[in-house]
Order: sequence, then C-alpha cells, then structure tokens
Amino acid sequence: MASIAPDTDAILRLLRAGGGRATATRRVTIDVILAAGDEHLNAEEILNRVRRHVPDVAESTVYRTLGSLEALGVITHQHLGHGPSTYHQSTNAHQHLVCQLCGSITDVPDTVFEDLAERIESTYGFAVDARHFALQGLCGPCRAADSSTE
Amino acid sequence: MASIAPDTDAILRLLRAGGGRATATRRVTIDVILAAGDEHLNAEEILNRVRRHVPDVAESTVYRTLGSLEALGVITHQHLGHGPSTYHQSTNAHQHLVCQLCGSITDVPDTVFEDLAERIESTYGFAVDARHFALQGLCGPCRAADSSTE
DNA sequence: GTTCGTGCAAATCCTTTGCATTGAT
DNA sequence: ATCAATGCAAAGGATTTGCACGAAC
Repeated sequence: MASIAPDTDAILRLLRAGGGRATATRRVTIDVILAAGDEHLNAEEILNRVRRHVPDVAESTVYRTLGSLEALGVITHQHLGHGPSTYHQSTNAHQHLVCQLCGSITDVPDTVFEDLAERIESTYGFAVDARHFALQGLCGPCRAADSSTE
Repeated sequence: MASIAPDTDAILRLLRAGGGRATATRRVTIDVILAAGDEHLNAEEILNRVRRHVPDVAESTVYRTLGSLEALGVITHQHLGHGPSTYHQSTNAHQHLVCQLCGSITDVPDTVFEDLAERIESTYGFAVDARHFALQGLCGPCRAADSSTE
C-alpha cells in the first residue's frame, strides 16, 4: 500500500523518490486532480483542465502521468459504465451507483457492501472489490419516470 | 419484457414478427449462442464459431445480429472486465465474480445480492442491476497465492 | 418490388506505443 | 551527461457506421 500524499508537493516528492521527475506539467495535472475533489473526471476532462495552464500538453502525456500516479497508489481509476474511465485520489475511494438511464452517479460508502462482501467471501472464497467497476442500476427519479411510462 | 424463446426456430419467428428476416447466417448465430450454454462468449468467439458454417460472415453482421437479438430480449451482454463484452441467452442471467488476477469467472445466483439490493434500494432509492457489470475481486486461489508472496 | 441483411471498408472512441527531442536531476 | 518526460503521429482493440448490392419477404 502506498503512503497517502495530501498535497501536490508531497506527491511530486513521491514521484521523485521513485526515480521520476517533477515537471511543471505533472504539477498542474496533480493540482487538477486534487482540486477535483469528489468529481469523477475522465482523462479528457483532466486534459482540458491541464491545458488551461499548459496549452500544449499532449493527451499521451496526461495518460502517462495518470499511469505513474496510479502506480504510486496516489490515484485510482474506475469504470462507471460504457464510457471512458474516471480518476480520483485514492483517499476518496468509495463505491459508485451509476444510473443506466440518466448516467447520474451516487457515491456510497464501502460499508454498504460489507455484508455482501462477507457472504461472498464465506461462500465463494472470493474477495470482492466493488470499487473498480461501478454498480449499475436505475436511480430513484428514473425508476419513477420509467414505471409511469410502462 | 420480451417473451423467452427456447429454441432457434422460435427466436427466428420472433425476429420475423418484429419485421426482421430469418437468414441462414442469423440461424447459425442463434444456434451458436444457444449451444454455448453457460460459456461467456465474446463477439469474436461467436464470429469464429459462426464462420465454421458460414465462412464469409463479416464481423459487422455478427455485431448487428447480436444487437437485434438483444433488442428482442433474447440475449444479454455483460462486461466482465476490461476486455470485450460477452453474450449469453437472457434465460441464463446471473451475476459474475471476475478475478482481477487470473480472470476466472464465478457465476453466482441473483439471490446472493438480494440483501445488498434491498439495502441500497431503501437507502438510496436505487435499483441495482448487478448483472450488466461483473463484480471484480480476487478469487480464492489468487488470494492464497497473493498473501503468501506479500 | 420493397425493405432488410450483408460484406466491405472506413470511421469511431478510448487508450497505448514508437520515436526523436527536450528537459530535470 | 544521463535518463525520464514530452509531443507528435501512428497503432491498438472493440465496436459502429456508410454505402452499394443481394437476398427475404
């Protein structure tokens, strides 16, 4: 498990400690991710925000930086559905409920899954990690709209 | 909800009832899917099996047939991880536990998720459909191998 | 004789890779 | 001076789409 880095400088230090380099572009990329908080940013959105400060970044650079940060354990990516992956700080880890109709995302704490995880573990010996892929379904509003149409 | 079609002819009839056409290629495609039973076939595997009987099918044709069958409710596709989608008959619907290390797939009955689904429904008003995206995690053997290495 | 299904190629989306150059250490 | 990071363009895998032709109804 990687140590948790609270701010951009600490993360840059971590990067350097691993033989990496602290570039201006990387600093901005990290700033963007930390500033995003609970938002679920995909690579393109991160790229666009980085470009506000470094207009000529290549998308491949952002992808490579995201990869490095993920290897350090500083960020995590998750799959919320059919679209692109989203990224956030590892310290923000939680599970996601994604509506298949409207795409809305509900963050839920890990604790909600504890019973399920225990049951699956004791029955199948399988250790569930429900964070990497979101749980799909229908959110309240869409269910209401849906059942009134049927 | 579409009616459940038990055999190839019935499915072809359904297809026709919806204004579609019953072609030889479609017949073979349906046969392949029905014969697959519990296997988790992706589009390429289905294509290869169809080609044993119809050597010159285009991949786009198989994709389009899969789309039509899914629209009819006869088949379902699910995402087991980062790779291609897999398809099976809707009557075989169940949930999947996919090991992030070895890729092994464990099928689990819907009942395992009932409590979780109820809890999420009452807390968030969200109706979970855990079938479309698999639950990720570590299978028993991989956990054992993993912890002995750490 | 209309549609719909098909083959083919090209296009799409998201992401990765190769390679020469720039820049951090 | 070294080696990692970058920009650019091209490649990648999975899937979709446009279009003309052929086949099912």
